[in-house]
Amino acid sequence: MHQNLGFRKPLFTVRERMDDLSQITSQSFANRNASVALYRRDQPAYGLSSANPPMDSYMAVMHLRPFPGHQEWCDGRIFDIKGMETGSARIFDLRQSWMADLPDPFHTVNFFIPHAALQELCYELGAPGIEELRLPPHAIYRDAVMMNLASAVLPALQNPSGSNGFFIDHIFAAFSYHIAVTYGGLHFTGKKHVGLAPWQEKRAKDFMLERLDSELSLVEVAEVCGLSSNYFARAFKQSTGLPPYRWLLHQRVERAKDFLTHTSDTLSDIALACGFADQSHFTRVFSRITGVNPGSWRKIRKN
DNA sequence: TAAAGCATCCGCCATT
DNA sequence: CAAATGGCGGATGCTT
Repeated sequence: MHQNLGFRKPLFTVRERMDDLSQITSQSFANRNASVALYRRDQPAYGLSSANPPMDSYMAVMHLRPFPGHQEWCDGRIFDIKGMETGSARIFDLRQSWMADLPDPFHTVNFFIPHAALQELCYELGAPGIEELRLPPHAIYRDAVMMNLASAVLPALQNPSGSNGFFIDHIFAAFSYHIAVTYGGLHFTGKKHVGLAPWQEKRAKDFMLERLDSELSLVEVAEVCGLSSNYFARAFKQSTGLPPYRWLLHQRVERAKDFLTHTSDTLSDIALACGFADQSHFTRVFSRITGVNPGSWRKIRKN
């Protein structure tokens, strides 16, 4: 059922470890869009953390217990960081190299959000991309949304069952959206305009293209967009100029053209490969849409 | 949103 | 044989 709603496949890894040497416990979830990890150490005097490898990703750290002031190094330069209360958060750009001196116990939830995931989010919303998050140097945030999302994943992190994929996936989406809006200036007005929202149009088209060669009903596509079939049909036409099924037929014909030019398959084979019932059906639709029947079209194209 | 009515398409056949 | 076209009942899409 989930895939019919168009959500990303939950490909989660669950990791648990207890590092005896450092006495840090950690649990984490990850999918291809983000990851989240719980770090906890109850003893003081951890010492110096190792520097992160540079990566095109942000790390948001939510503190679940007070964390006194300490020193940290960003690209080799040293800074004094003020003490933080429970619920404080910081965001690190991991393209820079970070190290910290950790003299006190800590308990944090860390979200890792790749820059690419934020870009993809903008794209899906039909909004302009985000260059980068605007992060004042060494800022400490009191961000209720981030903190509450961290709280929301806590039970899953503390009791990893592997069946939390759907839930975590959406926490990631909410978290990414939140930081994109709050710190990245994502401007998604959700303004009313006729037709489908950009993400709905994209989702509907992707869904249909994925299943070009199989059965598919209007109702299914409408469901993907969360709309009733009749409302969806009208909105889709307003957005694309063609009603859904006609649009699909055009895509099938386009795929067929590809087969006609790049293969020497028979029309019967091409018909089946492109989702048509049989050669007769294929020829009829192709002729109607292009004005030329498939055989002639192939000759003309190949000269 | 729901449902009814009209238009279009499918699926299969036959013919050329 | 492959390909093109047409017919037609039932199914589905689309509009109102």
